[in-house]
Amino acid sequence: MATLDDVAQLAGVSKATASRALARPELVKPDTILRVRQAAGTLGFEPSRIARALARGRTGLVAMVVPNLENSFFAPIIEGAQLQAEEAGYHLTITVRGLDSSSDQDAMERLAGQVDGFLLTAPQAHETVIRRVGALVPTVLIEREAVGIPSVIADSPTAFASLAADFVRRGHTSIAYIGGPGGSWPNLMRTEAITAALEGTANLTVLGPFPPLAESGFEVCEAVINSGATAVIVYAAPISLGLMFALKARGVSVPDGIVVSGDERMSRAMAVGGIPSIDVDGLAVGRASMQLLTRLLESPTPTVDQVRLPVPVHWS
Amino acid sequence: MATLDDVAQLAGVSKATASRALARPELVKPDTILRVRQAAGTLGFEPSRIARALARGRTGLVAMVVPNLENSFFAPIIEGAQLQAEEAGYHLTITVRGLDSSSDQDAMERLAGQVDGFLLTAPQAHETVIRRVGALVPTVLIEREAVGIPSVIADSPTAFASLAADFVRRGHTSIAYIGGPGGSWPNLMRTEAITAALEGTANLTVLGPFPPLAESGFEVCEAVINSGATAVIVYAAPISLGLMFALKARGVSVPDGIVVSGDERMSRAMAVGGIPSIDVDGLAVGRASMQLLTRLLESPTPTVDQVRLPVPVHWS
DNA sequence: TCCAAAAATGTAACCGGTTGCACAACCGGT
DNA sequence: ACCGGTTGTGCAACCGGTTACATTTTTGGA
Repeated sequence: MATLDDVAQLAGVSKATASRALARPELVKPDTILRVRQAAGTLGFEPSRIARALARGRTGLVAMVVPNLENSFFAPIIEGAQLQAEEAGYHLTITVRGLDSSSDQDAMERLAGQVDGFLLTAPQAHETVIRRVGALVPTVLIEREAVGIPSVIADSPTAFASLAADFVRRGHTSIAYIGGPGGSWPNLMRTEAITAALEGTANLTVLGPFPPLAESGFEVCEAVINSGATAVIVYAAPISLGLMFALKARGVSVPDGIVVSGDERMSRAMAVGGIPSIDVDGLAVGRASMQLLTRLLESPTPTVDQVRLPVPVHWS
Repeated sequence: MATLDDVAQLAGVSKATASRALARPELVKPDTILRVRQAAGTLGFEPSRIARALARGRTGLVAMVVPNLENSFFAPIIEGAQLQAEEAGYHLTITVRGLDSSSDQDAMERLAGQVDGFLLTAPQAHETVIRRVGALVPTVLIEREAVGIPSVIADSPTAFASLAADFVRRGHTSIAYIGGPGGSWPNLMRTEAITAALEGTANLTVLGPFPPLAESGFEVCEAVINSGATAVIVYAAPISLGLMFALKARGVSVPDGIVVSGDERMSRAMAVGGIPSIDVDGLAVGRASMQLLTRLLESPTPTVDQVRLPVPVHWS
C-alpha cells in the first residue's frame, strides 16, 4: 500500500505539501495540487485512516447503539445511517446494548473513548441515563427526544393523531389503541397524541402495553372485540399482523368488520386492502441522524437540533 | 485520558516496560507487572486502539458485508458477530452492499484497506467474485461455501432433508418445496438435499424461485393446491406465513389439510401447532464466524476451516 | 567466587499521517 | 532597486502505542 511519502516523492514535494495538497488544497499552488493528485492516482494512494485518526485525535468511527436487532424496526435506520456514514467518510459500528445496568454504563464509557460519536436508540431508558451517556461524546438521539441532546425522530405521534382524526371523519365513534412496550418513549408520545386527538370526539380504549410482536395481536384480539371498537390503531405492524390473523380466524372481517391499521409492507404481505398504513421511513431517519451527527462533529460550535421527519398516513 | 507514558512514569518504569507489562506479561517480572497494573488502574488507563492499530499495522476493525438489512435473517447473525467481536476486542462495522457491479468491487477494495478482515454474506454473487473479494483480506464466508475460503454455515440442507424424510415417514407421498431466491446458494443446496432425500420415496414438486417475503406465499398458494401436495417445505418463514394465511383464506386447514413448514417464531406468531419448524440459530452462526475470523487473524498459519452448525427440526 | 546464559529493562526507531513554525519565493507599490 | 506582505513549501515535532536491539540485572552451574 502506497504511503504519503511515496506520493510526495513521486510528485517531487515534501510529505507536508503532499498532505496539504490532498486535505487542504486552498493552501497549495494549483499546479502542485495537480502533480500530487496525479501521483496519488498512479500509485493508487489511499490515506490510512488509522494514521490520520492518530494525528487528528479523532477516530472516524461512530457507534450506533441499539437495544437489540430482533426488532426489525431498526434495520432500515441502521442501513440509512450506514450509507450516510460511508458518504461522509465515517465508519459505523453497531453495538447491541441496553443502558440499564451499571455494566452497560461502563461499557458505554469505554466505547466512548474509542469513537467520535454515538447514534443512540434507547426507547426505554431513563432520561437521566441518556443524558449521562450523551455527555460522554457528541450524541444524536434517535426516535426519542430529551432536552439538551440533538435528536431525530419520525413524527409518528402526529401521524397517529391524524389517523385517529381520519377514523372519526369516516364515522367511527369507538376506537381502540393497542400500545407498544410500556415505558417506551414513542409509545408514550403516540398514546398521548391519539388521546388528545380523540378528546371529546370518539370513545377511546387503550390496550396494552404489549411487545411489538405478532403474538401480542393474538393476545389482544378478544379485548379488542369486547371493547366494541370498530377501528383499531396499532403501535407496530407485527402486532397488527397477529391481530388481523386472529380476527379472521374468529370470523371478523378486516376491514369491513373492524379496521386495523398497519404499514405498507404488512398490508402487502397480508394481501389486504382498505386499511390505513403508517409508514416510517427508517432509511431517512438513519440518514438524517448521521447527517446531524457529522455536522455536530465538524462544526466548531455545535448546536442542539431536534429534527422531526414527517410520517405519511396512507389508505390502501 | 491517561497515556502509556503517564502509567510508566507513575509505575517508575519505561514506556516500553509498561507496554510489555500490559500486553505481554510473560516478558516482565511479576513484581513490575503488578506495579504497572496498579498504576494503570489508578489512572483509569485505556490503551488507545488507534495508536495500537498504527503500531501493529492492524486496525482491529472487521467489516461484515450484507446485501441488505431488510431480510431479517441477517439480524441475529450480525448480533452474534457483534457480541463475539466485542469479547475479542474487535470492532464490527456493517457494510450494506452487494458484490455485483464493478463499483461494488472498487468499494470492497477500498474497504479492504481499512479493516483487518471480512465477514461476507453473499448468497447470490458469483463464486469468482467471492474469491476475488476473499483474496483481499482474511475473510470468512457466511451461509455459503467456496473452495479455499473459510466458511460458517448452518447446516440447513441436512435439516431440510431430514424434514423431507420425516414427512415420508408420516405417510406423505406428495410433497412440495417452495424455493427461495433464484441463484441463491442456500436455496440451491436445500433444493438438492430435498431432491436427494425424496428420490424414489415420494413425489416432489419444486416451485419457485421466490423472494423470501410473505407475498410469495400468497402467490404460490394456488400452485401448491394444484400440485396435490399434502406437505410443503418452505425456503423461509415469511413465505410460510403468507402461504398459511392464503391457505386459511381459501378454507384449507393447516396442518390438517396441508402441513406447512415454518420456524419456531413464526408458528408462535401465528399461534398454530402441529407444524414442523426449522430453526437456524443465527446468533451462533454470527458468533462462530467471528470466532473463526479472529482465529484466522491471530494465527500465524491460517488454515481453511469450513464450519457447519447443526440445525434442528422441531415439531410443535 | 566467577562466568556464561537467561531474564528484565531501557533506548530509540517506527507506524503514516497532520500541523506549527521558519523560510523562500513572489507580488505590487514607491 | 528596495521593502512589507502575501503565498507556497519544507523541516521537524507530534499523536500513543509497539518492538528490535542494546544494556543491565539475575540466575545457576562449575
